[in-house]
Amino acid sequence: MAGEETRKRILIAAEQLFAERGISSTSMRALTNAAGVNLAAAHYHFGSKEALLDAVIEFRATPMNLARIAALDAHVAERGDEPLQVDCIFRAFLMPAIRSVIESPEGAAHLPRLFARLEAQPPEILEAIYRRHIGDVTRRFIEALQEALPDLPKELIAERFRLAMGSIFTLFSGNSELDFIPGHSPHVVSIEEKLESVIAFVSGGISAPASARRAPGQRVEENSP
Amino acid sequence: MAGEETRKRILIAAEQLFAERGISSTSMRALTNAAGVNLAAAHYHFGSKEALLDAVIEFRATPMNLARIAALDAHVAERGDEPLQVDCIFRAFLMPAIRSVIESPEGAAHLPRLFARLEAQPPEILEAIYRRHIGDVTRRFIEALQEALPDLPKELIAERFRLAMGSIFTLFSGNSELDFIPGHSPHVVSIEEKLESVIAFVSGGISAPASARRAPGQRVEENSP
DNA sequence: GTCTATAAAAGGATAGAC
DNA sequence: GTCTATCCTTTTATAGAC
Repeated sequence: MAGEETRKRILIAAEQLFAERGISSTSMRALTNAAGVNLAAAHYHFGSKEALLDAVIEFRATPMNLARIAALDAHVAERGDEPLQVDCIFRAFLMPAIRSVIESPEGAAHLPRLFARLEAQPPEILEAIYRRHIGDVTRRFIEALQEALPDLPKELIAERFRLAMGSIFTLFSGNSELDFIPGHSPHVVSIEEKLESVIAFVSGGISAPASARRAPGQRVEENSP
Repeated sequence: MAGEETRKRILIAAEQLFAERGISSTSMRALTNAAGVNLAAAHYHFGSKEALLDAVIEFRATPMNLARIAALDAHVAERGDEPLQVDCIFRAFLMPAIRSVIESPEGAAHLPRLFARLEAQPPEILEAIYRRHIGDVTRRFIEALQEALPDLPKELIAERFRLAMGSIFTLFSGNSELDFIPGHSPHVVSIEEKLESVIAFVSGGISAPASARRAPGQRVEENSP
């Protein structure tokens, strides 16, 4: 019965270290030391490092998925017969992730960065985790975006949603403030400002005309339907 | 003198394996075996795995940088006094990378994916590589985008360029065709179509209004649970 | 410059006592 | 359920013969 406590401490330490230092460069030893538990206990509870990763994702993704769907439902209900709004859909998708950082209940602060780290995993592992833990929610959000942007091909929306995830992951990868461009030291902003910044970007991107090629003379300005 | 040949074979094998399987999960052994050279030779020529990575980037980035600047200069010259066009700036940035895939001179086909893999490196290494090999070129492209979008704050353009890089990396990470969303099997498209698709997305994103929050009247509720 | 051989360390995983 | 001790594999890196 004390095993439940051990299990949870392993999950939380794993989440933090996977997020901060990357998954493959975090050893089971480092992780169990940080958790203050024995190395063998981790294998007893989870079986393998890969299974532990999956358990960490499940541990956090389940409540986040519920919050995301609730936020999307709230927007749908609020709009009634009016068309859905792209930026609100993205906000519904991102706020639950951000809120975990802001409120940080028992250390969920590393969740967005953990998802960013997942992208570096081998495709089989990445696909399995996505399919198990975020596939259904992602599909619902893509459908909402397709409804909000009826003039664009549905397939295009789905593709662009993946590109939007790329921007979002970059923002939370911990590398987005890198100071490598001569003359452009990045200014640090709050997480809420980051959120609105990336929402503006991905909303503009997903709403863009179907091709970037434009007739000569046309301005590169408007992009909302 | 034969050392030069060995050196080059190591560079090319490293580029391919780093790109395909990731950097930290590619061992020096796997890499030297693929190159058909001795493990010790790699350490003789490069000193360490980290230094080898830097050499691989330099090997490819140098000609790509020249091509990128040339393409940007060509667009600037072509426009004369007319304002620069966002999509053309991104095309100048991306075409040289894509062309390496299409033409594949001596196996440069893995370059875009290699850059995507770099994102998973620890921040210090990533920052050092970016600063050394792509900082100056990136700065020039950001300045061109700032010129093309005079109504947006310069700082915002620089931030959004980083988000655009996130989308681009995702497209080339090898994970962008993952089939994890129920009912949305991604259709495979040519590299040129991918290019135009991502150009449309990032052009729309970087040109978006400064905030996603809309003017009063189109009021937007925050989704509190 | 290139090889063999090996050091030295770190990794995931397990057996078996308690 | 938890611990110690250990196995086995893989890793980066180097010493030294050729």
